[in-house]
Amino acid sequence: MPEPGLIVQISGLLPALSPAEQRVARLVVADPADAARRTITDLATAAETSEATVIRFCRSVGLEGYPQLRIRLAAEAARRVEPPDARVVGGDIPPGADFAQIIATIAFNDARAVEETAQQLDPEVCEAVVEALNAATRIEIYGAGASGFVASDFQQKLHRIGRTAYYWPDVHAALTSVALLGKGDVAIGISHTGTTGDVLDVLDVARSRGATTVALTNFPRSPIADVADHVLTTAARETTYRSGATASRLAQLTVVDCLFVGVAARNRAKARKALEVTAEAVRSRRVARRRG
Amino acid sequence: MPEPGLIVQISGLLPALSPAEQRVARLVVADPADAARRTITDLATAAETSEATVIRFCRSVGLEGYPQLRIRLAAEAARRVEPPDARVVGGDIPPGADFAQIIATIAFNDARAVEETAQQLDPEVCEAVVEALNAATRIEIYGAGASGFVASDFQQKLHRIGRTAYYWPDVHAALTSVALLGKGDVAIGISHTGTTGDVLDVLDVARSRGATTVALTNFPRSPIADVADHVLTTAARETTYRSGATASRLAQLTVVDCLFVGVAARNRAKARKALEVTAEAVRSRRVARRRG
DNA sequence: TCGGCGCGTGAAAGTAAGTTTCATGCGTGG
DNA sequence: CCACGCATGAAACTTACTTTCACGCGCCGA
Repeated sequence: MPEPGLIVQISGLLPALSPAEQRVARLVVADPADAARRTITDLATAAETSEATVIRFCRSVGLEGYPQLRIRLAAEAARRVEPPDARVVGGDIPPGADFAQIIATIAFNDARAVEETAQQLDPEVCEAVVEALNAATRIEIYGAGASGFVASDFQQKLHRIGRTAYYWPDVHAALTSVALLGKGDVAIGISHTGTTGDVLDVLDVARSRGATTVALTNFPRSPIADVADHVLTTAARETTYRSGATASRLAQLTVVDCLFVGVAARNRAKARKALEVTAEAVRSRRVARRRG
Repeated sequence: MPEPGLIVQISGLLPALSPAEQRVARLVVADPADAARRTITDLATAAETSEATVIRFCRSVGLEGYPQLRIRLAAEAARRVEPPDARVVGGDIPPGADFAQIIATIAFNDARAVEETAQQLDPEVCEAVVEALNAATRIEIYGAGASGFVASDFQQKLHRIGRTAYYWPDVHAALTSVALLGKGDVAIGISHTGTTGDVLDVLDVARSRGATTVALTNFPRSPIADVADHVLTTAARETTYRSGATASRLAQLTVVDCLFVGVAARNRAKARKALEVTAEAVRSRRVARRRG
């Protein structure tokens, strides 16, 4: 591990160096990134000295040779770069923002939603849910609006590894299907706010049939908690409608991903096989190379 | 300004590289810091290829030569703060992993996909796309399989702020609809691999009608680039099917989010109003309090 | 004042690293 | 089955880096 502070070290022993080496050292300290870009001849010329002296300088600071100096300088210079800059955490995009700012702000918030969701996700609850999913003969997933995408995604994932899972975009269909669940089956309801009536209804029915009910929401104390045996929570802070709730979507998908991997891990070989088979199935739809 | 994400860029270009170059690329991506320390001969040997190929690889990723690669890699490696504990970056979940580990690994990779995507996203391309979206009288979005969710999400977002946008899950429907596009309209194709035949066909038709075509893919040098006026790239490293491609989904959604915010920002007041109206529309579907 | 001594220095020789060129062989499409 | 083109490594070549060596300058003692 390169002990940090090569630049610091150099400026420390600057006075101990010979005049010609000092000229080199000063250039290096003044702009490490620039020095890293130069060739030895180039740097020697800039310091009004010979290549030999540059090498001597490298040895003086304890390095093998010039290439080593270059990469150390590049590394050091990179480390120095201040972390991006003040992003309005969870805040709105300022009106005059340029696109780079927009991207940075969104990415920051999105990534944070994912990370914070993972942090607060309860492994034990996850495990219990995975257990239930594994034991279930049938799985129903329901979500309305934006959460419907996530429900659908989850359904597809489970299906791909050979689990019987359903997602009905239509509440009526969902209610009908859920009414056929029994003990040992699982119903999952997804609702960011935890107050989506339709989702509650679906879980309600599922529960009354003896199925295990699972809620995925951002608000653990919301009504959905009352109809769920297990509550999984996301941690998206979105307050405004600014970003069309993408952060919460990402958080939900992350949770779904965790559950999916958990289920797949229970039967590694079979899941892997299933994934390969399904991947193979769409291969013919791919074109081989760039077209003329 | 060292444009960020060389590693990210390399993994994006991976499939476009020749086999021998891919071997080099994989070594570089696997351990950038180590690669930076090696001499070109050394690296070539490790990749079981010749120095010439290493040079070709450097050129392929847009660098002058090998020394430049070394420096960039050193810089990149330094900037990268190693994840707290040993998480197999982009790797598989170890068989005996407990749920806390699974969650940590997934969240780490998911969050990284979002961040790295943002880093390498070209603001100018985004801007151009937003411009086109704003000017369009009609927008068509198409994606197959998992990318279909993202297409659908985008369609819904645009629709919510009053833009005329379509998403047809069926290729035939999509082709038909796209055939009716004209100059000034926009077609967006989403394909993680960039090789999905159906998506290419859709963009092809759109282009032939004079519409502006946009591609969203993880691999900028894939066939989809040939039929797109603007190429937006994600930066997900997923190699295995482990997580059912969630990371790439998140990356795509992030890009979509950026575009959406960009479009909305052009007409702030109107967009805000539209969002409020649509939010209000589903309010009646929400339950007020926890139910006894 | 002069002669040696040693250190800093750059020129030049020498070596290693990086780059270009080219011939081969393999796979693809006609 | 042939022709073409592309990927590839061997070898020639160039550039960068390293070592060697001799010069010169300043210091010291005679």
